Amino acid sequence: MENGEASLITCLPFKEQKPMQKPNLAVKQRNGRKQQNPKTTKGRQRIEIKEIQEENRRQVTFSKRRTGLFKKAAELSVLCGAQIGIITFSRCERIYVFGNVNTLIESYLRKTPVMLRSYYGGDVAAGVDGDGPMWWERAVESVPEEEMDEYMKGLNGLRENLWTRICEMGGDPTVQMNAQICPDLMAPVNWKLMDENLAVRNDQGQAGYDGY
Amino acid sequence: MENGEASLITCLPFKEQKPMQKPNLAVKQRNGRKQQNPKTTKGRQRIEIKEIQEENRRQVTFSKRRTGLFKKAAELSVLCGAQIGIITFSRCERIYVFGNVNTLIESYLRKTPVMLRSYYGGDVAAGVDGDGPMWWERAVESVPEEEMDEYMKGLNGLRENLWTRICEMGGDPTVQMNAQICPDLMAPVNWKLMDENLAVRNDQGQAGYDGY
DNA sequence: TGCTATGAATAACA
DNA sequence: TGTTATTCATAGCA
Repeated sequence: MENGEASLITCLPFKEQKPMQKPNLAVKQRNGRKQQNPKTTKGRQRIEIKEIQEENRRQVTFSKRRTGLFKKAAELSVLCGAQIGIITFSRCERIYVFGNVNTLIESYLRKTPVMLRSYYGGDVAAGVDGDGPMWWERAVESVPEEEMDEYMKGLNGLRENLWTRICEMGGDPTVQMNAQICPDLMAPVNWKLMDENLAVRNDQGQAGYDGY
Repeated sequence: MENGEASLITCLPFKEQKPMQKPNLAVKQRNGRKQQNPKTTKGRQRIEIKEIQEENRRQVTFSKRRTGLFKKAAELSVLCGAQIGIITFSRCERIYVFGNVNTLIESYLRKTPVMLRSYYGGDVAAGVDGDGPMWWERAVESVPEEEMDEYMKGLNGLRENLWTRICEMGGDPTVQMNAQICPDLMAPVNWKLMDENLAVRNDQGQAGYDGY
């Protein structure tokens, strides 16, 4: 697509979009309505980085900052030609995903057969090596009886490889990166909430996303 | 841990850490070395959001912005009690992961057996429902012959469920969120690069992360 | 990598 | 949600 640039400009809330950060009118006191207290708000205030207790304020912050985070990710992706995926579980509500998470994960899975070929190198793999379905996408019923054992082992290893691979690849750099920047700055994992979250979503099916 | 707050302050480059944004000395011309041109730099300049061509500048930007992105993610995580995971493939170099990606993915996998229990509800699952290994973590060899078929079907569905689930859950909200904020603002997926990336990492094993 | 000046993100309000 | 006044992030240099 050659006109990518043009459409990009028309769609984004970026630079060219808004002519300029709106000039600060408050200081100029355009109308003489009220002489004292020229400041209409306190403006952005410094906040402490700890869990926000007020439900409402937390939701607003989550919404705004999540938007900001995704925007940053998008910019980074474009500026540096990087692939970025973000998964976000809001506290008890929704799951927000940004970018190529599915793609990235699928990437691991697409790569996996190479790893597993030693376990399951039957004629199935031989027949397909292009964009066709991977051997593990094959219906169970179509696997010949004599290959069953190997097939199953491969499938078993597949699951295991998935996130093991992520650890290995991102591996050390990751943890260290994370640690360097913000050692304790991660909310503790709450399996219970996350699981309930999954369960709820599962019941609702696709569901619409109504604000927040 | 009750002293979390304290240790947090000592570890982080945040507010309390640095007393204040260093006061702007340039304007004051502390030393009379050079009267004209009080500005020592041009300061931050607005840039267009498109791929940076100069290799070096791109790498610097990637490093700085990735740091910023992770920091933002960490803050969001703490402020709002959210679980956040980020996967980043730099162009041809490393893979950077932030936060609970492994955790999040494992969450999907841990949830999956519930979905699959209809396929494979043998006595294996009955024996373990706590923190023990899930049925699909069981060694292939230990599965009784008569349960093999069900076991394998379950395992097959497991793989399929993994990213299908991610799509469904994050699903529509995701794509729309992404689209609303920055429709075209994602670098196109480059399978080739990513695959090579995986391959290289695989060869290197864990490897140290030397700068960038 | 560290610094400075400026562009952006966003806390508080409406 | 939209606006404003600040704090925060970071482009350009050294």
